Amino acid sequence: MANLSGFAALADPTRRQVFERLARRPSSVGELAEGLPVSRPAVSQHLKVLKGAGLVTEEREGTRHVYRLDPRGLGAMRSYLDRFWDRALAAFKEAAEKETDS
Amino acid sequence: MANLSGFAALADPTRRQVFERLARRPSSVGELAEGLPVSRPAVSQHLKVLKGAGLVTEEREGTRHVYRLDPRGLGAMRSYLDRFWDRALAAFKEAAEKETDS
DNA sequence: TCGGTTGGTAAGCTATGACTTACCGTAAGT
DNA sequence: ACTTACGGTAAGTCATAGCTTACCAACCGA
Repeated sequence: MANLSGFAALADPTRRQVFERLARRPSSVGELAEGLPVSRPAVSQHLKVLKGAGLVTEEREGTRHVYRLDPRGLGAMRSYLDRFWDRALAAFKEAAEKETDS
Repeated sequence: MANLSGFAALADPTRRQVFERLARRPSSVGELAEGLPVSRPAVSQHLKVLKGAGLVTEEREGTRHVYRLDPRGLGAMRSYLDRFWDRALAAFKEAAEKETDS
């Protein structure tokens, strides 16, 4: 089974903001920290978690560290949820039919 | 934007176990608690969170409370991730091309 | 080589989250 | 009515997560 820490990674609102900003454009740590209500070290720590979840990659340009989205973690999460999608629809229909019985 | 607390809901491992067991078959609180390494109240609290995230529905049969998967929360999470899927692939290709430049 | 820019890490604080036991409410069977 | 089964809630404990400031390392331009 793939790495599911992506759920924990996207659970935090500010970390989700970091993720969504990187979806707009690849950015450095400082650029991200400017537009966010937290300090630069906090952003750095969030990026570490996102990277560990495979949601983000790091590329070093001199001293600048540029982060961008990584499809790997995203794909793992998507396929995890897809495994339950059919089940959920089936459960919904069963419940709906049981409802109309009464 | 839809309810994104699903990420927080699935972030916890034992709560994810509850969710996955409900994918197999709709179950009552006690049934769930039997197969899990935590107490029944803990399961009850997890179900409250899952329900709040729209991942699970509750149906009362007398004193038994039967829980089953709810497609609503699952769908919200899927479409959220899908919004970033194309972006992630594009970012990956850009990075790969920049790699071959050097 | 030295000053400035960039960013990761350490240490510490605080809030929150997951868990426990104890308790209470409600429905069903006798 | 009494009892038993089922499950949600309260209160308290402990670990962890997110944040801050302070510090250090690495790379770059003059």
